[in-house]
Amino acid sequence: MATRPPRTSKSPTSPWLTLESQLCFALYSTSLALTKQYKPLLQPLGLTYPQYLVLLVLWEQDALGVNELGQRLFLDSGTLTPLLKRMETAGLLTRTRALDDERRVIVNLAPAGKALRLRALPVARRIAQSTGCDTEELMDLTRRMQALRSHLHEGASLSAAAARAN
Amino acid sequence: MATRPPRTSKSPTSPWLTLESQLCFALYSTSLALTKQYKPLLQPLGLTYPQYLVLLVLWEQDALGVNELGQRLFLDSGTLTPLLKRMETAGLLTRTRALDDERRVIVNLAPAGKALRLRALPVARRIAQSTGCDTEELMDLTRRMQALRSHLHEGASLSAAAARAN
DNA sequence: GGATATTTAATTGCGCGCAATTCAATTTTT
DNA sequence: AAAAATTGAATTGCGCGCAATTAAATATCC
Repeated sequence: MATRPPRTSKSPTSPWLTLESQLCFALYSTSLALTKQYKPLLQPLGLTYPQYLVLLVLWEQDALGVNELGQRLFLDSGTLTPLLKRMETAGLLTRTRALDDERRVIVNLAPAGKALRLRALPVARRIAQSTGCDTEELMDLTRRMQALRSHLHEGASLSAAAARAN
Repeated sequence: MATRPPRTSKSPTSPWLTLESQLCFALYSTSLALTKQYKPLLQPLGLTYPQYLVLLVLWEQDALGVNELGQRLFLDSGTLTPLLKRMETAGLLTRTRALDDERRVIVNLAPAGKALRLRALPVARRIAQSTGCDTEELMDLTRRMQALRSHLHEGASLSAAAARAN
């Protein structure tokens, strides 16, 4: 059998195992940088970025269950429950058990939560400006990120289904 | 050229304040989804994703200070110090004060940390496969994320310099 | 050379993310 | 209808991220 050419380069740093060449790190660090841009804009509203996301969902559709909220945000109850409790304490929303199914907790916007929408409206635009991208670039990147996310979730649910069939 | 929708929509949900239309959420949720893909691959190595990132840096260049590590990863000592302590406890690296400047802490790979590199080599490739993107798409997305990140950091350092001149 | 300023890492406190478990309510099975 | 399985939220525990503060070492200024 012939000697195989070494797949792993003999240089101490294989080019495919560098930090900067990896999409995941680029995504990770850029996502953190972008979230950091929100902080000074959301701080006056008393919001964190994930709390702002919850409001974005509720402004689109109120009276959602924790699970429906989680499906839209790709977060689970372990993250959402304490977060929603903080927002309830802040008077932004209410959490009430559903009458017909007492397992479900329905999240409703409180008046303060509805009122925040007006003050939050400029935030998205200002963030878009701070990216320095034009609208087309923003929409293109967004679409491609969504496609990548869908593909990853697909694969995850497939392997979960495979693990279920044992 | 299509007519543009009115800039100030009176509809209850302005199209530009929806969750799914925002780049930041697409980035945020996709980054979390991608990091989650690493977990089953890194778990056998006893690593979390940020710890894997630290090793990626050290495999490229050993004996870095905490600040240099932080500059490459865009993380600060508040995140890195406890993380590095855990990795030191796990025997992956050592933390020693620099002789010439006792403020600096030098991080060196321990033998176990160097040895992990071989087992970690396949991880990046398997992640790249799970994205379902071809190499060209991966490189393109990576470059554009890096460009966006640079732009955001630029703006941040500018406003920091402005705040400094008061 | 001594006071002041700067740099560097560590610490503290808080809010996520998420795996794993628990518990109650509901649905399905038998 | 009783038992078993499933569902939905809450809880626990741990590891980040990061702002703010602290403390020590070094550099700078006079």
